[in-house]
Amino acid sequence: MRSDNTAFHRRRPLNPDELATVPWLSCLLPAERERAVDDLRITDAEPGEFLCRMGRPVTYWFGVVDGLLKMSSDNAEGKTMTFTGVPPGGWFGEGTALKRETYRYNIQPLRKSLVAGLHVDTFHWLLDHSIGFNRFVMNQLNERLAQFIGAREIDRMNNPNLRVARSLAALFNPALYPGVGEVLRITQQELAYLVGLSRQRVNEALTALSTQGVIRVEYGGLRVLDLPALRSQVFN
DNA sequence: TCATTAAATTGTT
DNA sequence: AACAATTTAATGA
Repeated sequence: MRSDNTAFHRRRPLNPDELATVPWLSCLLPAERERAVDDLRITDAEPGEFLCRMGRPVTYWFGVVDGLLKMSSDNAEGKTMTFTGVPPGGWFGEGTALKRETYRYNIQPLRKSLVAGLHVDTFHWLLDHSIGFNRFVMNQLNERLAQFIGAREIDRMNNPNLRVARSLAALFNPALYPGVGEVLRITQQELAYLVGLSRQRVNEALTALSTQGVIRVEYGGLRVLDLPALRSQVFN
């Protein structure tokens, strides 16, 4: 079967280091794991390429090994709306894969990224055979639901500092993005794209947050010092 | 390995 | 949007 993913044509198997970044592999029994590892593929993805396109049939369940992706959709007027970023350790598209429908959003790299994919047929095989995998997917869906409810709140806020803080907190979610850890590799420009603000305004918000001791601004990345405080920012 | 240069990122206006 | 300052990455001796 031919893939509709432009970027995923150059795929290859994963090396041990890359396999170690796949969070759900540890939920599987040896036989299940063997089948999954056998099917997993990985590729480089460049900015501008599409990993998923709205309306295209689902071929893979994707996960970020390294880099940063954005999830967006185009509305009726042709305006692009960015939903969220996907940092390392994040796997997405399980809802669409479950129903074997077409993608309802676009996925593109914000910068050069390493993306792994599990074929949708293997995804369903794991759902049919692995309790551990089912538990992972269920937890994933639950966390994402909470995140999207949070995203609605963020959209209604007009305070830029709050928007930046809450969007950042979402990216530091350890359940959805276990590959992130203490330091999130993201430039202020990239964060500006995700949040929908200017880089200057994001810089101002980040400076305010670092003054409060909630984060530390580093070159090419951000270090979280107090995740609960980042989540529950109320003023400024 | 070190020094130099180019490129990327940040902070500020 | 533009600029200078800073940090990293790339290059070659």
